[in-house]
Amino acid sequence: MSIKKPSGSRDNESVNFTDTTSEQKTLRADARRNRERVLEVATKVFATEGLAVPIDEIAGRAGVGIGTVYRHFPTKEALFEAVIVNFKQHLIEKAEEMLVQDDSNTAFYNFLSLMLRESTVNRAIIAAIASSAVNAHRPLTGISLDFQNTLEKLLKHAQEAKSVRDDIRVTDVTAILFGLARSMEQYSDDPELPERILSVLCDGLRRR
Amino acid sequence: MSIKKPSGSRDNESVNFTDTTSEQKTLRADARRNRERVLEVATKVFATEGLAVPIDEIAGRAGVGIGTVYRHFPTKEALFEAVIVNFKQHLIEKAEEMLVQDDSNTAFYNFLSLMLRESTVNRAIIAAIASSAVNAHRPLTGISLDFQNTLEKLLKHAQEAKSVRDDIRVTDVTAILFGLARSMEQYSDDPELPERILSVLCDGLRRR
DNA sequence: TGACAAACGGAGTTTTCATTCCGTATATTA
DNA sequence: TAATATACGGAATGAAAACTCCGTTTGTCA
Repeated sequence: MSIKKPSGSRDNESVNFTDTTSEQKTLRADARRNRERVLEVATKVFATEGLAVPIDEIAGRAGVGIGTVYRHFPTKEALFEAVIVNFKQHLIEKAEEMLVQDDSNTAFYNFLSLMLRESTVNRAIIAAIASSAVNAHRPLTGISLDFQNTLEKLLKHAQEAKSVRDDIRVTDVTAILFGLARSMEQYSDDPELPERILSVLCDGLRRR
Repeated sequence: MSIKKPSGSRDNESVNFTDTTSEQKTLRADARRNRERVLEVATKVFATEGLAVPIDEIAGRAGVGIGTVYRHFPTKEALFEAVIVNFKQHLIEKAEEMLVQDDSNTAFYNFLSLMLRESTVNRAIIAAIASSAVNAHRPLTGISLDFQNTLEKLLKHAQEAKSVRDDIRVTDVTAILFGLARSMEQYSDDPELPERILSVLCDGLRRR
């Protein structure tokens, strides 16, 4: 995975987003249609094949020219960012739902379970979590911050309900999720494996 | 990370080794010296900067020409493989030591701890574990198999000593290790994080 | 120490992509 | 429906890296 940069700087497979929430002026009808279609295709392709897919192919599958992709998303990274922002939005909504519907004891664990299950079929989720990595040097903003806040809310509730040991921080959760999600994708042969790993994780997080 | 392949096949960032245990005929003195030096430099470079480092640079740092690197290691992947084989050898030795010195209750956990600690400073270890991924389609051979067997021995002992729940399989351990190692590397800012994660993991693995 | 096989170095080749550019096509709107 | 700003397509560009080739150098051994 990892986007190939044409100039300099060896790539360290981390992605830094600016979380630009740009206001969109009125697009011509065909333009809007194409933009949407590209985003849709990119979402599917990144999810199933990872980041290494060339832009040419995304353009092809979306039935548009390369130029069109680039007009809407100035770089490959920008396209990817757009996909991730969408996805995080989705996760945040799910989490909020769980916060309301489930009790504090289970909301957190249900969310972990959701994330890990999704990660077996969606490679983009991993990048999504990764981009929420707290970098110490570059504080989170925009949707990444929202995502972290939501996760924090879930965690706090669970800790108040005494169902998660309280030395755990959001960063720990993010780190663990990121790592495990990443490995699920490797070992997708054994269908029970995610279950077992999830149960190990949950047991470990519970207070002793 | 992931090696850029010149021809076809989109890269999926998984590495498949053949674990060739080649018998070495007598090399000329300078050749042996160079080979060793390249391997040494590659080990250090891969560990600290990951796989994305160009061969040119490894050659440069080793004080040899590119051609020399390629004469000893026909592809970049072969060079990487050689590094990993060395490293696995090292891990196996450590594990065997622990099997003898420590009691069954702690040997396994000590080994996990070792792996995770190493992974914070050695990015190659992650690839090492990854290459031990059971692929169902391609059974393990050579050193990867040895490594898995050793891990299995540690796990069995721990399970017999009732200190690890017994539905856990080696594959689970590999998956978890791989994942967590991967995440350590991302979040290397918080020095306590590895400790907490390790403790979550250990608690989770213990029988309920 | 001279012959020569074994190694060496590194310029050049090849491949893969991201990204740019510009001539052509088409929504929009008056 | 004509004028025109917007978009479109995709060939061309450029850069990064892996890998090859061959003229030059050097260890080895008689």
